[in-house]
Amino acid sequence: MSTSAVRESGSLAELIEADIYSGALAPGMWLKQIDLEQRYKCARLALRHALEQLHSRKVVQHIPNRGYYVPPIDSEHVHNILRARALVEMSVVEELIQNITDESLARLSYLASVFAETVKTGTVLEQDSANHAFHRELLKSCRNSVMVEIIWDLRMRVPLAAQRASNTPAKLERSARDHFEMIEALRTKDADRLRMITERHVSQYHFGSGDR
Amino acid sequence: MSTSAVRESGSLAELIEADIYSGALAPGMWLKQIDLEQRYKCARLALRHALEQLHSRKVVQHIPNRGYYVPPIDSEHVHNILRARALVEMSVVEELIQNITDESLARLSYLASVFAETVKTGTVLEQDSANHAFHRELLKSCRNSVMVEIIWDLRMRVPLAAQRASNTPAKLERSARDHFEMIEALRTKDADRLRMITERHVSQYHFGSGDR
DNA sequence: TTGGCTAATTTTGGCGCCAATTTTTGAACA
DNA sequence: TGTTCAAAAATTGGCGCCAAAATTAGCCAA
Repeated sequence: MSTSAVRESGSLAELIEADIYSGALAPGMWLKQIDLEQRYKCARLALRHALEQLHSRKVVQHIPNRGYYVPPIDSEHVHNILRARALVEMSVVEELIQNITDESLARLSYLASVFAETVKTGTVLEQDSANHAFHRELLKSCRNSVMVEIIWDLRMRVPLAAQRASNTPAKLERSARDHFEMIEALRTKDADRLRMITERHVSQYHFGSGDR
Repeated sequence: MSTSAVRESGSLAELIEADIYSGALAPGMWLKQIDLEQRYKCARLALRHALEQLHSRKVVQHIPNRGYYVPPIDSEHVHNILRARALVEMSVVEELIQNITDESLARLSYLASVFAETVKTGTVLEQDSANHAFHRELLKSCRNSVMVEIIWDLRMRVPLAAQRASNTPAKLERSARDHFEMIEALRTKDADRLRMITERHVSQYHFGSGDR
């Protein structure tokens, strides 16, 4: 179950970030350099560079002379991130509706059904991957690359485990249906409806009270 | 006119970032390590760490074996950043109106008049500093720290020189008046009006065609 | 057995050295 | 005089070594 050795595609920092997102490196875990060195089969220096990068982007936290660690889940912070995502994604709705093409709508329909299928049969990681594919296609219609960056950054800042903490099969199916509704709203160029679905779609992950 | 020596407050990376923002390190300029070492009176290694951090946050760009450099102004990118800022700042308008207190409104009035005064008599840096003070106070009423981070990040991603490229005294005075109008909209809890002013306030910096 | 103190081990992180690469300089040739 | 190629200088960036700090282990005393 080890993460792959160093593929040349994807820097070390990205590999670590992906493992934090997926939960392979769990929240709160200390990232001992000697362990990561073996896990990723990399040199000590490259590792330290990667950790510094991730630290500057707040993907990992750092205490001098103690080391780096995966940020513990702070449910208030997660709530803020999800709320920010909802607001930002709603902000680009108008542009999506303006720029969407028929070809893109066709691809979205396909990707939505792939996701719906994965919800039934796939693993959590496969579900997430299919979900990303749908939203990546969707965001292709947003010409403002800065907004797209912000949205993906916000997406990656909530580890999968935290997103799925309160996920029931029913919620997942609702997610799948949301995708089809989004496509319908895009087709009819109904901005208000798309905004509403978007808000609901993101906010469904909110959970109630905070442990920690 | 040299930047101060190493103050302990503010990491090296922040010092460099501030100099890039202010234009002391101009767009397109190569950041030779030997020069920065002297400028900031720092060790080589600390400098390299700072540059790596800034690179990972895209504050500087990097070509292996060639070095780091300040990103050239890309007016399309600047346009995207400003548009993103407008959208994101408009997204928090509702929350600002909900949370603003009378004390904060009083402080805003003071800071707005300070800015208005600075527009007449101060340097560009003083104007920018007064402007920041106003917006910092304004954003204190936004409880979502993630949104606040995004807004400040977007602010700092456009160097002052690029912002002020097309700035006339008339535009600056308009900015000063905008601040008072924003206070008025906050007082009357007029979200639509505040959104409108915000969009205008940010978009005024857009310039026409792109050199380079 | 338990609490606290000291020694040993582990881990992080900085510094100097050197190799790889690029840029500049200089000279030979058309 | 302009161009091309080669040698020299300068610059970046990686690696190993070692010191500072922290954690763990061990020991003594209550």
